[in-house]
Amino acid sequence: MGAPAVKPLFARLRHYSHLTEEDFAPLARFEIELTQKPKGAVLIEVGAPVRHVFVIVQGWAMRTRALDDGGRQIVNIMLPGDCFDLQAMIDTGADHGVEAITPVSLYRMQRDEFLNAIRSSGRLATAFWWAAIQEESILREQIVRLGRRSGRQRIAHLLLELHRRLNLAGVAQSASFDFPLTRELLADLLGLSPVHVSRSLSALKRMGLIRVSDGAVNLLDRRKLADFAGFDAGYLHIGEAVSSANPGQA
Amino acid sequence: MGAPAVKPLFARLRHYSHLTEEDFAPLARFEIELTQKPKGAVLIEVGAPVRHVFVIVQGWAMRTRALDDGGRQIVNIMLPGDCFDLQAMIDTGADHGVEAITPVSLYRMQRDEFLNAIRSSGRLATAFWWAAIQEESILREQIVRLGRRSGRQRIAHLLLELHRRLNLAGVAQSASFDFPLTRELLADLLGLSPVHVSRSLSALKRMGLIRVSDGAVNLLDRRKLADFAGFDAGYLHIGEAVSSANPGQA
DNA sequence: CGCCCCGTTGAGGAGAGTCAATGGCTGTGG
DNA sequence: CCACAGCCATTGACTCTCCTCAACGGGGCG
Repeated sequence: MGAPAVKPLFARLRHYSHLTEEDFAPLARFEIELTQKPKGAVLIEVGAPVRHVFVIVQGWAMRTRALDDGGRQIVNIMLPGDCFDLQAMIDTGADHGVEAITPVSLYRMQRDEFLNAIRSSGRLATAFWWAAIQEESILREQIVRLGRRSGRQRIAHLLLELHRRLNLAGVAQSASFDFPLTRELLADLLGLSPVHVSRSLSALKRMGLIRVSDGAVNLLDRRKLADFAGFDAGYLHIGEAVSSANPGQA
Repeated sequence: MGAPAVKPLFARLRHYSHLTEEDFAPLARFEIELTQKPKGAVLIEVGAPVRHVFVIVQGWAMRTRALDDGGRQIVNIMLPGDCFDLQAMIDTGADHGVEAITPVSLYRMQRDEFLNAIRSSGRLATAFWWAAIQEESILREQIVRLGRRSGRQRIAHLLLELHRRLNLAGVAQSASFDFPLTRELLADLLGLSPVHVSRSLSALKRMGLIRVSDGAVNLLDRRKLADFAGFDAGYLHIGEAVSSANPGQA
């Protein structure tokens, strides 16, 4: 396709609607800007109107909401292939911020150009619609995670989700993957304290379910882990084909 | 307008895009079915494909997810004027169920007819897009509520949100409103136990912030309540005009 | 070398869960 | 008309998860 670095997005969307590379052509025609942002950069400012659509090509980002009391909640994690904000394309200010967790490279398109691309191709529109559905579904699952699971379960469940999503984007092939989240980020994401995250992680290690070393996580027994966390990948709306170690044609 | 009972939806949408009654005409032309469902009825079955779009006219409903261990998480509450599932209009099975909390009356349209209506009117499309954005925003706020607030704060915050949303739909005019949620439902919604909900509610009463009596809630001091809960209505994406006691032209 | 960031570990305390008993309300049947 | 069952809310007592404060240790970097 026109822009080879769109790969993660392509990998993701094709899981749903079996797009060919040509289906991406309408996107390639536009002035798509590839940007690099350092770790910690603010990608979307709270309250600012959203005039662009972004697609993450590489790196991790997060949607955050700051609280009065100094606390913070990370609403969700955005990985390569994720788009934002498909929903916020209306002239209402963003009610949350988006920040880079690692150095990030992303595509930026004008909102109107993106809409034109969508309108020009039903298949493309369907694929992005699916992406939006999946995103919302991930939000719902985050709600379940926070509302009805213990600290250790939350962590296990999150790890399984991230692993699957990285798979989908073609980033993580095996059971182990790069993991840039600090204890503090995990805490703000999972509604826990950093200390408790540390303890819960240790517990999972002691249970023989995971291994953590130097910025990488290894899911030793995904079956047991899913059992323990109550993880069912159904909410990601992906076909059964992708369920195990080898995603796509990897 | 053609169908007077669409009022709550109309009241909501007009807050965003200032629709006139004529803008609703495309909807009136279709075969819109008005259904009544009793309390407890299942409106959307888990795993079933979603072929219709629903709009709640009267009553409360909830999106739920059942857990392996017998637990349950209520993902969100749906009030008069709310639509579902705008997102699930793709042939993927629903990953959650929708149930009536009170007796509910709702409109049901064929998915395709709805899409036609949307396509025929940019203003209508924009309005529904706004509804979808608001819904997702409410989900995000639920995440913050569960992740970073105490039991009492969660309850206070929820009450304020529901009050605002009922206002938007033109259902609750004053500071007091009908409240059909049992302690158990509140618990499953807020990630608490029914017992703790009961205690937390008592605490809020003792603090002089609310009054609860016989299926109705009265927000005695919304200012203090919002302060206590960290409630900021920004995420509902409504104009400042609706902020205080008198919503719309009430 | 020393600082800072991050992670770990320990101790004590607060918030929330569980189990259980009680009481009011409603609907039903004798 | 009253008795009883069932549902819901409340309250008490006890337990446990998770939080806070704090000390310590390792690795990267000026």
